[in-house]
Amino acid sequence: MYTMNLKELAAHLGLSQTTVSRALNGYPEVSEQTRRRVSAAAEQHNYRPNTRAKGLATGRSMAIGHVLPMSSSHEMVNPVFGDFIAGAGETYARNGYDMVISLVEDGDQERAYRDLRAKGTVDGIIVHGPKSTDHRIAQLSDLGLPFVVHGRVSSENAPYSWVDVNNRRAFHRATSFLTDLGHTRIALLNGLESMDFAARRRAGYEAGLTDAGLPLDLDLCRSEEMTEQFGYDAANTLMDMPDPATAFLVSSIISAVGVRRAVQERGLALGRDISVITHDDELSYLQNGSDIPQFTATRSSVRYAGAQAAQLLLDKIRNPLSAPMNKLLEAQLVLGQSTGPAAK
Amino acid sequence: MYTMNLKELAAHLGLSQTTVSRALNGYPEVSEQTRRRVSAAAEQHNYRPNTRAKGLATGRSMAIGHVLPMSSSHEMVNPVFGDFIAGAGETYARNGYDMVISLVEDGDQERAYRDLRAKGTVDGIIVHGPKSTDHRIAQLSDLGLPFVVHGRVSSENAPYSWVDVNNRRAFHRATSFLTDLGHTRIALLNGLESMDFAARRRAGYEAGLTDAGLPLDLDLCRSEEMTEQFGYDAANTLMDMPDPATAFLVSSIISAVGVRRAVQERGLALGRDISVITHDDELSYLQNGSDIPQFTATRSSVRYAGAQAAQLLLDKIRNPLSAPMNKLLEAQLVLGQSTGPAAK
DNA sequence: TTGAAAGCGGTACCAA
DNA sequence: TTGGTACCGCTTTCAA
Repeated sequence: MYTMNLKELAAHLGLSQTTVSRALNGYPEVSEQTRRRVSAAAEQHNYRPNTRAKGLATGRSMAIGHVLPMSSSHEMVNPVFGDFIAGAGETYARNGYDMVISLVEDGDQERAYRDLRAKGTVDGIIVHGPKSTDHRIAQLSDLGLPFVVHGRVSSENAPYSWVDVNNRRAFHRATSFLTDLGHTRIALLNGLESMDFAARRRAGYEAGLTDAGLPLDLDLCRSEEMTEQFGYDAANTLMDMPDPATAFLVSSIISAVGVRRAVQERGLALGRDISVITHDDELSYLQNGSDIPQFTATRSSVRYAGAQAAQLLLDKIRNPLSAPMNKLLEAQLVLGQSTGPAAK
Repeated sequence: MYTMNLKELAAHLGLSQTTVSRALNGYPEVSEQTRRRVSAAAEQHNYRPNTRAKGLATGRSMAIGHVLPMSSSHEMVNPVFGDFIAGAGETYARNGYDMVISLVEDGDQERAYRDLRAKGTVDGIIVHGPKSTDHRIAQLSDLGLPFVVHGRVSSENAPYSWVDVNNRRAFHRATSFLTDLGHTRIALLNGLESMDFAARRRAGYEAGLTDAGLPLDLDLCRSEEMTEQFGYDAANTLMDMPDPATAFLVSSIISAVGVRRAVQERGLALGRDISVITHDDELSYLQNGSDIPQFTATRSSVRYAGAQAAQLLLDKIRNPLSAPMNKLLEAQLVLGQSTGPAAK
């Protein structure tokens, strides 16, 4: 299929490239009549300006990069990533931006960002999978590329833009919910605690225990990659303890599947013998105290977080001098069936 | 942070842009000594050629587009998409390609492909979420953009490249497995059957029933977006029938979670009273009869499918005249706990 | 209101 | 083996 470029379109119209370009880009000095002629011809011939040429001339690439550390891709790619991307993607599409995904080895992070900058591939970056201590923030700051973090970096003091769910509060609440029911042996099946989100969940869990005057028992805390197998194995171990867990706080719905399987295999009943609370971002992102009308039709509101982060970044790109902005989204827990601990 | 361009690098070296460019791109006519000088300087100053400029000059964009229909994003984005992308992404990274994701409204598909072509954003496309009848294949073929489909389009007669899992055989096998156990009331909880993969699964299911001399009971077949809620509701309905289902064949692990919940709430035991077989691409992609060494360390082998599709596309781009190539990957079922139907 | 021409940052042909 | 230069497709000053 044939595609026309500006030069050909201009020749076809008997106008200069300049005029055609101006007409198409909405410059005021073009006469209304000319503009109409040009628009019609462009429409008819299906003209689309070449992105690379336009970018070269303007210095902008009209693309946003999403950089995913591969090592944490197990945590990130599934299932949160897909929905986050979906939300961000809609926002980009509405604003004429492309979305570029880069999978990067953990060791190559620095180089990856520098390359992206030097090659001019993108106008801004969304940072995924931040760790509690993460030097990428500092690096990106002096690279001069606008960026927004999905999540936070606890070690970072300098201000930067992020969008995050309130993981600490969510797990604090969940823990209190269980202690209020009378549970004293509450297990935490967490993600890798080098990841910032997992560390915050852990902190919330500990705060909940403290509130109830319960001691922190490290034997009840597991931190691993959140697979179904992990949930299954950990649940078995924790139910075999001399003083076994009566409730599970599980960081991922996938691991919760494993936990449920282990519980069921023992002939125990969820919500009667054992309580399980699952937190998973996929099901838990909600806007601060209000509705999220633009996403009610979609399955998951992680999309909302993606859209928020994308919008924040586009704003930053348009106004680079504005102060860093943050969004802390409240989480909603999937409480499932839960009662007090079974009588011994 | 400052970034050098070719002109500056050449000036810095006292050479022409031409020579520097040649040295960096491995042209043979450059003296070994010059090449070393140039490489060292480039390395030292962290020079990276500007992608847009390079693309404009060469006519290639060194980027691959993944086009996701939004309407089927519920089916696609989670959880298959993330892993597929991960596999493809690694392949692109190794070959110096970028990956561009486009979310496209269902109605705008035609326009989206034309735009991608006209804007010159990408050198090739991966098509996601094909329907049984899907005109995108024909359209892409005469657009002249190389493409590979993840899945197949049953309505299409002309040859085209695709990578797919053998959905029909997987569901045929699963059904036979259950009929061999003595089940006669096997429910099928399928995805939307306008999607090609779902239609193939349905066909496999029907073939399995036929093999066992069982009639097709449409009351036992459900086809919806594969959410947990769908699994839960459908399972309840099907267990309430006068002649209830004794086994469930579930198209998605997410819906299977809902089914298990429904079963458990009735005090029934999975694998004793009720059999559930889950098929989910996330867990089921495997290479034809051999090993997949490059992915054994990763959680899921959908990545493998992504990598295969990406490689196929890159090959096509390098050799546009080669014939269409296909890969049919065998699926592995997650059989879970399964016995014959419970005695009434 | 329109157009000519100089870039943007590379590649590649043709000469030297 | 190296360099000069036209060109990729578009934007943007400057002049008309």
